Amino acid sequence: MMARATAAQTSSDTPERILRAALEAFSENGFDGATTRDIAARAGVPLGLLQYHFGGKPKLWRAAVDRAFAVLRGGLDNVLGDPGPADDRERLGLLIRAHVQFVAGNPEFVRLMHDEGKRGGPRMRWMVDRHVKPLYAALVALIQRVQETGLLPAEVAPVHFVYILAGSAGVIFHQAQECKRLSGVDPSNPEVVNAHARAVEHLFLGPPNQEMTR
Amino acid sequence: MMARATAAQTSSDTPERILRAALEAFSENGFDGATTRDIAARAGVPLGLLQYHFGGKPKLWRAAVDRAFAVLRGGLDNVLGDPGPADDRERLGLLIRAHVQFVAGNPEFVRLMHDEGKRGGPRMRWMVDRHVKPLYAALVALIQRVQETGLLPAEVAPVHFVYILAGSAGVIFHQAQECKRLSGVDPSNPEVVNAHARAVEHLFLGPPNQEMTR
DNA sequence: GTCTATATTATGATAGAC
DNA sequence: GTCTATCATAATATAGAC
Repeated sequence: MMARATAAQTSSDTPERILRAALEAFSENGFDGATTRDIAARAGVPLGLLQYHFGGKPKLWRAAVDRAFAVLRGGLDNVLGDPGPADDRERLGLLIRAHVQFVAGNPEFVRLMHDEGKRGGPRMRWMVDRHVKPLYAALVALIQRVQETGLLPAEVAPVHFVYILAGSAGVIFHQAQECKRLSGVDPSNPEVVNAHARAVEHLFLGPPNQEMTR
Repeated sequence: MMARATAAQTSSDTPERILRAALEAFSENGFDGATTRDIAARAGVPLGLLQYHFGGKPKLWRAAVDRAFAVLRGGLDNVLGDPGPADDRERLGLLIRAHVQFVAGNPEFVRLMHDEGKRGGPRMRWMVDRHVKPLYAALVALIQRVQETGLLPAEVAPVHFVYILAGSAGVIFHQAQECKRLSGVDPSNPEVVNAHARAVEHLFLGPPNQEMTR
């Protein structure tokens, strides 16, 4: 029973392999740019199987997005859900570091969101209503608690912090290819990831291992 | 001699109208997602004229990008080129505010960069080498000067600040549609733009109208 | 469930009249 | 320079054998 390069044959994980391939292709090329042929080729299955298992390109896209957000929740629940450190400063620092690590390890997730979030279409609305709103609510709640302690300025609406955090943490990894050619720095390098996490944390919370003085 | 909705007719600004339509379409849908038919329709010209004036989709894309960066340089030269305020803190604050205002007013520019910057293809390389590298060099020089004054931590490589600034300033406008549905806040509202500029400036430089104490 | 062959549509590019 | 008609290709989706 040898491994075959072309087909899943009798195997059972075909839908899973299609989903992974779809997530790759959609994040690299966007919904329109990605082709079902390419997805089938990446998964090593014939084109017809995408239709059989998922029933069309849009449904395949939704299934891939469901999968991506399941991974995100798995990586973030510890931080947003658990009691965590009592100190709010520590708690926000932990969230920032965890978020940078996640987007560094899953840049395709950021690309997926950016590709749809810029458009006003039904896919964006579906994604926001189904997946983003719950995360947003949890994040806003945490930010407001931190604002009450004075660590973040209370006069700034939470939505600004949300997008500042998302942007400052994610763009360097989202734009990894550009960054590498532009600066010579490879954002996928673990040391660069750590440096970026420290830089973002420094910006939000001031210098590490030191009391804020303002 | 009435204005016609469908054609440029004898007029002379046809290439210009095609370029504007192309910039719109490419930034909304990416290179692959945008169609030449859609661009022609937005410009109100027949399909054949794109071929006649620009000689194909890739060349039209390059012409549109050239145009977009010309606009950017027009908006940023004042800040990066002029002597400006002697105070480095003021100078960095001015740059941050100008950058936020620019990306707020030209979100299609950010979308264009994001669509290609995530890929490693020849279009990204062309754009980085031709347009981004000079801007990057000027920005790094300014950041290093500010680092020497102690306003920004010297141990963080400038490339991190570049992408933190780009991300924190741009993503909320890049993702305007998503933001609106997610939070109810419309990032195209001028008051929201100002609030965002203040928030980013606060993050980089501390509270306004007050000495930094760290 | 898997795979091949094909129908249908759309896209980029072109030819040629005006 | 402008516009219409059309070609060649590549895309999604489907039909049907195995």
